[in-house]
Amino acid sequence: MDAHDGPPTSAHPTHRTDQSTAARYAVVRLVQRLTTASGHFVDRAGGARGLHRSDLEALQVLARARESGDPLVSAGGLARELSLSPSATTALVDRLVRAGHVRRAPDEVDRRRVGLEMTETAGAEARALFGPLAASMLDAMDELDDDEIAVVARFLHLASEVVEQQDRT
Amino acid sequence: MDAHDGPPTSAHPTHRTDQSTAARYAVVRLVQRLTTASGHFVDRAGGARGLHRSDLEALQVLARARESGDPLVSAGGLARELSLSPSATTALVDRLVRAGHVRRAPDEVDRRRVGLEMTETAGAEARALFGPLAASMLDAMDELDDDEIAVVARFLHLASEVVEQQDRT
DNA sequence: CCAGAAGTTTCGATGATCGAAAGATTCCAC
DNA sequence: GTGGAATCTTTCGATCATCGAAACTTCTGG
Repeated sequence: MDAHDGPPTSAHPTHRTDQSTAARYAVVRLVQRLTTASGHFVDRAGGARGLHRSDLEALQVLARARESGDPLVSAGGLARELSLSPSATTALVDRLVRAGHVRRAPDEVDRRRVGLEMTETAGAEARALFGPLAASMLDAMDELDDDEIAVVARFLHLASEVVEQQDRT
Repeated sequence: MDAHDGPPTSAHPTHRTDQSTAARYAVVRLVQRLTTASGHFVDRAGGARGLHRSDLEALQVLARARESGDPLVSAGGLARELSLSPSATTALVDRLVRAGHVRRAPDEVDRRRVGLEMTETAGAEARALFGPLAASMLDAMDELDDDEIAVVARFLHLASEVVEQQDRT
């Protein structure tokens, strides 16, 4: 399970007391608690506005694309990012278009493709949904000083990479 | 989703530098990244074994119940914990029973109720699903010393409470 | 013993997703 | 060029998790 063979990949000493191992197990459980709570929140808050998990993730992808300069995402690209079938993606885009959150924009270069971009209402909707949560979380972070925030960021980055890597196997 | 649009503005009267505020926004984004990645992992790993999100959460509830001494959870109690309708819960329990992960145990005291308990196979299944992920995460935590782990635990606890609180409003 | 409350299941319907195949467009080999 | 393979999206039919409402069973208070 844990690697007690092989050299430590860390600059820190590897001899762990039972207590420090227990603390690490507790962190794993806390990650699980945070992620299930977040999942519930997304389902509930989104569901109340007629948006499902996949719809919100799609909007997130589109928002990220817009931030990074290129506001157009193809339907297929969205499908790949969401690990969704082509048909499910068409249905998803239909829903978002119907809700007024997404526009289909014909791709001039390759007319097989269909570009997608967020509308104004989508950003407002997302902010209405997640703004209060983000604000509360920022508020809660007043409890931590800058060095501690840096530690947390480092951990979250590490943990995300681990989960994403495990997801790919 | 991207509730992290704006830079500081003048929302908080705190004496926070732009940089330290930015670090906190980054943490919010990292939390989001971790939770969506975890959601995908659960869907994918579970789906490969015929278990859906709700099924796994149900098993988690039952496992927790068993750990805390009282292995029996009523169907209605499960419905409440999962925020699922009674009918959906019946269907869920049917699925888990069919898969051999759960037993229905008649409640002697109140015969309207139906107790539920995990079977042996369920625990093994859960370990097979989440064991490798947990192991990788523990491994990654070698990068952090005990004090840093404590900070992370404090943050995760805080963040979970914030999300759970927001979910209740 | 009876009326209503509480717990669970059944029934019918909705909707997100999938796989397969069709439709539309581009790319390539010759 | 031209025809055929490759790529992108949509349509179609089906599956399945979930819901709301109603039925069924059992408990409880008068």
